[in-house]
Amino acid sequence: MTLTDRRAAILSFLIDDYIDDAEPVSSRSLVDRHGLQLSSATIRNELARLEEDGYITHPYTSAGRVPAERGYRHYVESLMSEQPIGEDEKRTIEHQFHQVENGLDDWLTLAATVLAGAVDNAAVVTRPRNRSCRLKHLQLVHLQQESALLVAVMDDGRVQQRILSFDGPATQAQLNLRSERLNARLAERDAREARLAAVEMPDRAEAEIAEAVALLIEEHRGADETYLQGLRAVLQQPEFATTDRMLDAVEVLEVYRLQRLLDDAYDIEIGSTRVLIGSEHGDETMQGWSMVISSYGVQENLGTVAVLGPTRMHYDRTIPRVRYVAALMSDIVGEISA
Amino acid sequence: MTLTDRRAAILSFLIDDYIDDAEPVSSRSLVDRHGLQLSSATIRNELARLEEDGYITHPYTSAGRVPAERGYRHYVESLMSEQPIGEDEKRTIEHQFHQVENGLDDWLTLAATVLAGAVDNAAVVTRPRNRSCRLKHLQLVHLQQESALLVAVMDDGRVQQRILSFDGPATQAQLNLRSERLNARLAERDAREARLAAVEMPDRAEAEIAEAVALLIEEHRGADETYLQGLRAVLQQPEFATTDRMLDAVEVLEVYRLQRLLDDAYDIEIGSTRVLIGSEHGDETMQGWSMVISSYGVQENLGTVAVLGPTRMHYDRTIPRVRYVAALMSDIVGEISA
DNA sequence: TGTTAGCACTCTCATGAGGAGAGTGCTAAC
DNA sequence: GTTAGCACTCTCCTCATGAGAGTGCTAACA
Repeated sequence: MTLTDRRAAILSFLIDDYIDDAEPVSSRSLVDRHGLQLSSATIRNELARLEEDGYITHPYTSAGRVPAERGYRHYVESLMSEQPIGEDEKRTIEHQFHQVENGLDDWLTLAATVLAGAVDNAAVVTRPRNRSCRLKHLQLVHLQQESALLVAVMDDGRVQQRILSFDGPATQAQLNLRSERLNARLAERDAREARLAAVEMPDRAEAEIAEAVALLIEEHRGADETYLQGLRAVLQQPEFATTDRMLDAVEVLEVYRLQRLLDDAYDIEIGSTRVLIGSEHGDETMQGWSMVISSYGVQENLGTVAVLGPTRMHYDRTIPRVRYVAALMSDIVGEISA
Repeated sequence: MTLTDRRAAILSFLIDDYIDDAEPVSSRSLVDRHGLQLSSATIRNELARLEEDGYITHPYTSAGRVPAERGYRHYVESLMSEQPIGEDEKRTIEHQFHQVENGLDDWLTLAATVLAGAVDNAAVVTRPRNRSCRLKHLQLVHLQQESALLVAVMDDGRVQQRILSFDGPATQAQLNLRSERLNARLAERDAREARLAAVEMPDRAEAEIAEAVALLIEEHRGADETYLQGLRAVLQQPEFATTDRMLDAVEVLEVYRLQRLLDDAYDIEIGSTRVLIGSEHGDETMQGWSMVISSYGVQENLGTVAVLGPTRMHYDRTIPRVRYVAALMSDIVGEISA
């Protein structure tokens, strides 16, 4: 069942208006605001058809029309035209990125902040993660008499650490020697290989450390550290105008902060975005929420950029901005990782 | 102007009741709920005196009484008795702490989560920080042809990192040599000393790295990484029952997440707590908020544990719990740092 | 002098009625 | 296929009303 051109145009106008104002759209206002050469009665007939086909609904018998999920889906795929990012906006964002030099942590926070500000919704960025993570380098650092800090740098530039304790005392010089020996055997290994190497080590203390390294690599692979920004921005959206809805929103976002976004994003091609609308998440609690998601990174080293907000979202502005921030993050990761 | 015993008792009852129910307390309910051998009229006289002296107010001419800041202050200092933590509760908390072995990051998050859950308000924990921070160890790790990762372990066990780029290529072996030379000159130095050492270095490339290290040490000293939990818990408090107030609350907490709590806490003795009530913060935006704050750590290596919530807060439960979590964190830091 | 009963007064809050306004669906005419 | 006209529906704002809760005050009492 394809839409006639006229119906498609009406649907498009309706969604545009609704996204702007968050208020049910009437047949009359469509005619007035878009200078249609038709009467409101004709529009009403068309709206009735659109409703029959599931593109729109109305909240009660005689209010204006509101887009349904199917309407948004069609809008995103066929109707809207992306709103490109202005040169000014690009410059501002890039300027902010150049301000920060403190490392990946700050870049991730910044990316989320910038994105949230640009689209007036919440933004989540996850730290890039290597699906087959490898140790780059390890170093033991003296702490107390009988304990040391094991610092492991991974091939995605991230550092993991853990405290170790020994039976006897150890100086930093001894630890350096030990670090060198371990590096020779463990560098460039992934978790499984590190564990195998551990088994073959003659020195029992070193085998234990190797074991710990393997564990760190594994943990690193599993952890999806996420950076959430723009809480206030979403909460100010009119859909959360009651305290109940606001609390629900806070809950959704707190859960999302912990959840593995990559599950939704792992097969997205770099440079493209995916839009999940309402029940398309397959998750009851996400009813009424949409997500625009993209991945970034190089080779196997991938992270996620996403915007979360009500289904009534400026998809035309959000999609290119998510893509743009993802591209910026790809550049950064490119510089960091080998 | 000291309170008579009877007035003090009435004030104490009133605050207890108000903290429990969040509703203005009437003279009648005081008599009924605490079996007073006085008529409500007598209580009314006493309440009028307490109001004159600034301990309580009422929201409108004839509603019940509500504690004023001065009332809470007196309550915290002289009236309340701390509610000790039950053995069960202690066991649960310690159990949760034993579950986590992934390092300081997770402990900090856990501490904030546990505390927020125990007191039904927001909790903030800051990462321990050394006021006179020193480099423990540095390591250069090969990334790409002409860039490397500088990893600096500080004497509080925290790791800072930065990407460096060189004019020419460098192998990991070369970087190791360079790391050793730099360690010899920079380990155990603070920011100022590192900067001095940098000036004296003959090799220009190494001097630049030393300069970067000095900067990292400085940044590390300045950055107060905070872990905030319990947003939903605070927002459910009746004082935030309208969307405006909820948004304000979100703003307050987002600011606090970034702010330097240590400024309020740096002179708190380990093992004791400080309570800031409403305008005692000296900050306009914190009106209506209280904070129970404590510091933890060993020697110079200090962090902060705090609970944030409305001035109507279970101080008697909150204070010992803040102290307890701070003590747990002190133990952990004691194990980590030298 | 402290305590108490009684009562007028004040302020909030829940309830419901009424009316304006917005928008639809349907019918009949073009 | 399009349109004017109109009855009908539903929301939302406002206002009045009344119940209820609690105080402050006064006068009487121990």
